[in-house]
Amino acid sequence: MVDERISEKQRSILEFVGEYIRDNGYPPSMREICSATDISSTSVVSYNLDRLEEAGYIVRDREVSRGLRLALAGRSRVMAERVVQLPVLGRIVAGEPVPVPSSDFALMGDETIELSREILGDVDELYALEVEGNSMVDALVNDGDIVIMHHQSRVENGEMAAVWLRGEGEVTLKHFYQEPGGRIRLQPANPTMDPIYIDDPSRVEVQGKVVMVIRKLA
Amino acid sequence: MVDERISEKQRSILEFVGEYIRDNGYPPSMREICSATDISSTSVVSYNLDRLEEAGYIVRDREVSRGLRLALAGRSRVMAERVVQLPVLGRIVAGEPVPVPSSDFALMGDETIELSREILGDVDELYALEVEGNSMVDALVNDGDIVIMHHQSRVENGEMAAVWLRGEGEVTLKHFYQEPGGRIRLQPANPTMDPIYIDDPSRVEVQGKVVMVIRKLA
DNA sequence: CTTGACATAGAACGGATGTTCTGATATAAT
DNA sequence: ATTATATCAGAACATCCGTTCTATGTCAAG
Repeated sequence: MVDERISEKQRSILEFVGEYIRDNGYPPSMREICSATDISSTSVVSYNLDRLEEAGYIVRDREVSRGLRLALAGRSRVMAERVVQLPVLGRIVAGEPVPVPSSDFALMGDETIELSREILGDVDELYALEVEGNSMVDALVNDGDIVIMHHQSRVENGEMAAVWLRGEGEVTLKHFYQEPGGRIRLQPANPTMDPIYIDDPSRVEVQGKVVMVIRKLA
Repeated sequence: MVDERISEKQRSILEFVGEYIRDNGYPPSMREICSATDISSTSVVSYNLDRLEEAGYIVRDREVSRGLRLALAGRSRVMAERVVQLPVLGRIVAGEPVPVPSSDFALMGDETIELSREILGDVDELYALEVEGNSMVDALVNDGDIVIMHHQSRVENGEMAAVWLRGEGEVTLKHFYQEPGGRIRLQPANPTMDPIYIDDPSRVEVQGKVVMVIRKLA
């Protein structure tokens, strides 16, 4: 996904770019990076900016003066942003597995949703899905809702997860309970509905954890 | 402090600059502003940017490519703030009327919730309520959820509203329909549940419109 | 030692960019 | 009509900027 290993020089470049953007509102030119980081040639800056882009920290718009901006990884490394952009990877539909986030988030950037860090916490590697259809009502989720997911294949007891039921060929959002004896209990969020019990754990596959549900009505 | 009076052309320039910065992370060049706003000369752009700077909307760094940024006045005019603080006025419990926002929101500010403007839209005068109890499940709202409300006593047909049923002594969240003949239909958000019909309109009192529902599970 | 991958220096090139100057148009006040 | 002010159009210009090419240095692998 993102190569954390960057050289000292690249780190100082990244920091300077972050500070510069914060102070001036626009990115620095390569020659400004030169003098700020004691690099003697623009070609060296260009080279290291390429490395930083490969590592996923910045995005370059070539042939454009000052055409660089911090990518998500770079932003979170340099400055704590108040808002977080999450990619909307697709729709969650009953009968289909949940889309899995591709190796790099940034490139997917088709549609995004913006949330404040305060409400979201410090979690990283999140993505959003739009719910299609009414098959999730037992999870108090409706058509058009947006669920914020954290991709993971194991969840703690009681957490709400997107689970893939092999037998049913269906994805649902349920509270996940690993009960003594290997049995799995899937508890709907709607307290008026009854849980589902599954004796064979291999029949259920956790595709991600639900972190938040958002319903826009305006 | 700031001269609000700017020409139509200057307004469109300001808007484009705001959008461009939001989309690309760096400001546009004067020629890009040219083609975007149907201006045929960079000198005209330069001229109007000077006017915008005089008016306090932007700050120019001359002799620097793409050396402009939105000043505070420009930011609040174009993109407003990116995050909005909403007051959490209290809890919504079945059997009690919804707390009414006092004349000034800010002073109540005990607890607040932070949302990005992008997801919220431009609406103003919003407040948040935390849902207590399971009496709202028919609105796909659960214990602990947060509803963003807009205080208003009338809603359009089909909008989700917090309605106070005098007879029942109860507040519920329902889709509100004024049907021909004066009858009112309250439709649960959960499509598997049946609507409630009320013949006497004076028995229902709209306390606010539901703009968003947020469920945090992390 | 040689090789190759990686990183750096320096300079030159072409395109992009902001500035400036001249001239034109429009509108309102005198 | 004349003047003043504000705005716009076009072109020329110097500079800024990213790219590219060549040469150099470093360091580990063979």
